[in-house]
Amino acid sequence: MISSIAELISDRIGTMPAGERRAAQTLIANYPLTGLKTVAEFSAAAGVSSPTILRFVARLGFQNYPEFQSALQDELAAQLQSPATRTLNPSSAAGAASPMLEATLDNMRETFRHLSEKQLADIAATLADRRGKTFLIGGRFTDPLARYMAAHLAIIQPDVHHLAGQESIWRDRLIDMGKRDVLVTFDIRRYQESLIRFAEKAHQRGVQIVLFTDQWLSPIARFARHVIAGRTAVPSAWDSSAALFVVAETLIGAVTRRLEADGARRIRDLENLR
Amino acid sequence: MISSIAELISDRIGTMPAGERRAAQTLIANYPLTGLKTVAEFSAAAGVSSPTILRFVARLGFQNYPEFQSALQDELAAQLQSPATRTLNPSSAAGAASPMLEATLDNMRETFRHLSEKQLADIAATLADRRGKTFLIGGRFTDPLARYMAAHLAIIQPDVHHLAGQESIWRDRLIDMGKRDVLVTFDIRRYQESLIRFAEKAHQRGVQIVLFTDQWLSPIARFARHVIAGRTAVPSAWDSSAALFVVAETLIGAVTRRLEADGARRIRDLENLR
DNA sequence: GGAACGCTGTACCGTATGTTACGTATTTTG
DNA sequence: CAAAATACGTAACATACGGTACAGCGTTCC
Repeated sequence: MISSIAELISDRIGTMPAGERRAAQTLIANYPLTGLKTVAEFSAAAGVSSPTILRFVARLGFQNYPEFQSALQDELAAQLQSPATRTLNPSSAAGAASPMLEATLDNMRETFRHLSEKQLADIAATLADRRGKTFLIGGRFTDPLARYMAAHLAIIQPDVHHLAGQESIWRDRLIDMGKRDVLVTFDIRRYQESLIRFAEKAHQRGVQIVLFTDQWLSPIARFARHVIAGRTAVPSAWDSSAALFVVAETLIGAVTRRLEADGARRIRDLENLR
Repeated sequence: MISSIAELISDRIGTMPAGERRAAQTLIANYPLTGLKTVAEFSAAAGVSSPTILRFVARLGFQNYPEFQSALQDELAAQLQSPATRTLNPSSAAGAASPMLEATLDNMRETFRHLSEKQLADIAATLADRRGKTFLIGGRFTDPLARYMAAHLAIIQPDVHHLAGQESIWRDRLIDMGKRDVLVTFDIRRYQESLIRFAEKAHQRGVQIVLFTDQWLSPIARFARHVIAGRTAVPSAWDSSAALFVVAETLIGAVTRRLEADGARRIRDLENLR
């Protein structure tokens, strides 16, 4: 049963030629607004010619473009009048995608429920106000999170380093670490021995440790100054790092805000370098 | 402070003559849909003549009817894209631990709303059933997402490669790419020239491209077989890749399920290697 | 390697749309 | 009550919008 035009499109998008598929994708991307504009504007947005747009709506079963627009407007009217029906569209609600999404959303709410404003502010302060250097490191699956955070922090602050590669390489960086430095560690099950060893050594040198881990807490929590425990359970063969990812983004935002005065100048300088 | 056209109307409706007031009332009655139709339809709905409609929009301060319609569309776009601002009820405002979190959750719901189960299944099939190789690449901030996905896929499939480092290094890998291969690309604003060039070259070699981008669509969408448009707007100095991250995790799960038969054996083999 | 097919864009056309001028009706004011 | 001003609709107009024919191009299949 196909009830909305969006469903109709995703149902037939597989059978469409390249040009019309581009049209379909741009329409879906910000649905349904592009479809309410003129053919010329639609075609420009999609990067195709006008006739391709018309062929596209014809393939969807509409006699002409105005009829297609009317259908979109009717759909929009129904949505606007009863916001209740505006929830998930039925196709994705029934599918395997939705349990995954729901679980992920739950994970995030739970994660933030156990994370106070003050905690976040403290961690942001630790990352923003430090006089030394910031190091970031992650495990097998969480290393990308460390990279993501490093990519942002390195722009607004000097001395931000992501530790990559083999264990022996990090170990040598220990020599640069001291009391004024911060080590951000990502470690979820199954916790990696090498990371634990490294965190312990850093701790012994007085490095402040910020730990991103799962709800069962990596052993690194023993040495950590701040611990962020994210929910990771989802109906999948793998654990989800999405909640930790969102916490990371939130922290990036908080640190940025904190450094706005200095950071703004820094960012201007960076722009000038390009 | 007047922010929406509806406010503007109710502000000036007192000073309007009878006919224009009827126009205003019918527009407010089912706002903003009547305003998106043609002048003739609008006038018929209001029971007045076309010029009255035009005088009405002129009184609101618009130069012409299209300008008025554009304003309505922009307003609608803003509403549809951030459901949070639409339901500005105090209850959710109180429960909102962090605006950042709320925006992120909205982004995810919105992203999945535009993503049908079939689309996801198609992309999972593309990634799982390919006879060739899989390459993943990302931009400045999204490269970690490519890494994250690669880290998982490489476990359940052979020939999964993350493209890292300098542009010249990827370029040389093009020689290994052909029709049976898949290139997963992450590219959000500001879109990277180097990535676009690379995707185009890969496309010319017949490589199937799966694109993760934002709602404004990277130019790479022109060459992509599949496009995933995630919402990225959050109250922060940075865009959020969290929605794309969740889609990536969902796809990883779907591909894994699809390869369960083969993959299970493969994972057993891997376990034995340790 | 050649031929048939299908897809896409350019150029053009008819028309519906927004717009304006003008005459009539209606209200307002002295 | 008269006269003027304002409001409204009819009708004509110009623009730009949707629609179509056609040719070039790439792709696929013998």
